[in-house]
Amino acid sequence: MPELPEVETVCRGLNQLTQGQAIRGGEELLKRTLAYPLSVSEFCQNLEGVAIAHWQRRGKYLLAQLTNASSESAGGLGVHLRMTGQLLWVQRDQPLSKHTRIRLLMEGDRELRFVDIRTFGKFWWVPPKTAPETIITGLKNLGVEPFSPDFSLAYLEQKLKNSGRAIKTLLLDQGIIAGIGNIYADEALFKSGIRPVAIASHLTSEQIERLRLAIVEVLQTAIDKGGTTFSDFRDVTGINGNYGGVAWVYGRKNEPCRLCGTVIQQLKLGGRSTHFCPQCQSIS
DNA sequence: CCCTTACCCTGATAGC
DNA sequence: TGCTATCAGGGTAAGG
Repeated sequence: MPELPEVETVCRGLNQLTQGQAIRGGEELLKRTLAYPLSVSEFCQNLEGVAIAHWQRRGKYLLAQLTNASSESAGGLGVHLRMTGQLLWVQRDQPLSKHTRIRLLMEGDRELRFVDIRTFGKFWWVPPKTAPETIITGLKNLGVEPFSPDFSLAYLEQKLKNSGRAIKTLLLDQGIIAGIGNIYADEALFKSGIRPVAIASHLTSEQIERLRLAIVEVLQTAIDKGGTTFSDFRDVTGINGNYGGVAWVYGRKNEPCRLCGTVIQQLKLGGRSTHFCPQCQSIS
């Protein structure tokens, strides 16, 4: 499941491969993939004479800046990969996989394909001079970026101090920190020695700081390695990441803890599978 | 307001 | 072997 590090990996790949590339046309193979506009013909019409200028990531969203022939802003694109989405930079003649949802035909013999097995992913076109969050409404509710100075101890303390929620649930709340998903929430809690069920307001300042640093470290390590292998994740050239070897707890139910050998436990929290070491994660 | 739960979906795997 | 049930989970909407 693509989380911040995987989306960042895709974003960097797109910036290497698609910058300045003109879009020649589009096609939607599964109707509900296009969240805006709902009309495919309108979507394609708006992409005429337009090129991709730059990609950026916000939380788990990918945003492309589009420009026209005069290098003026020509709106944008938004993509959310959700569970199984992939953006792939392929040759036009590469056979279509069964789960191809949207095709962007590019100049030359290339194509940007949005492939998504479970069909939860979404694609948006943002009109010129329009704030992306008016079209991609999820952007309005995003909290701070983990790598920005805004993700400070003071910020996190303030968010936790009045909350009776389990800390894991809070880490998954995109309105507090943008980009953390189920895998890295579990990993960051392991690294900071905190139980997923610990009540947010019970944590001390020192514990919160450890958690904050663990979040940044876990995400940065994954980005450095190009994403995770716990999922169907592929970068834009179809390559699998290699974070998998260093998963401490995620997906390791009933396996021995890599640090102390204690059996890793799994439980359900906020509808999400949650893994932890009862020995190493003693803070509750 | 704050928080929890159901839902969307397909493929892999477990269980009988 | 072949069938069915269960699980995976991000974001959104609805419910308590």
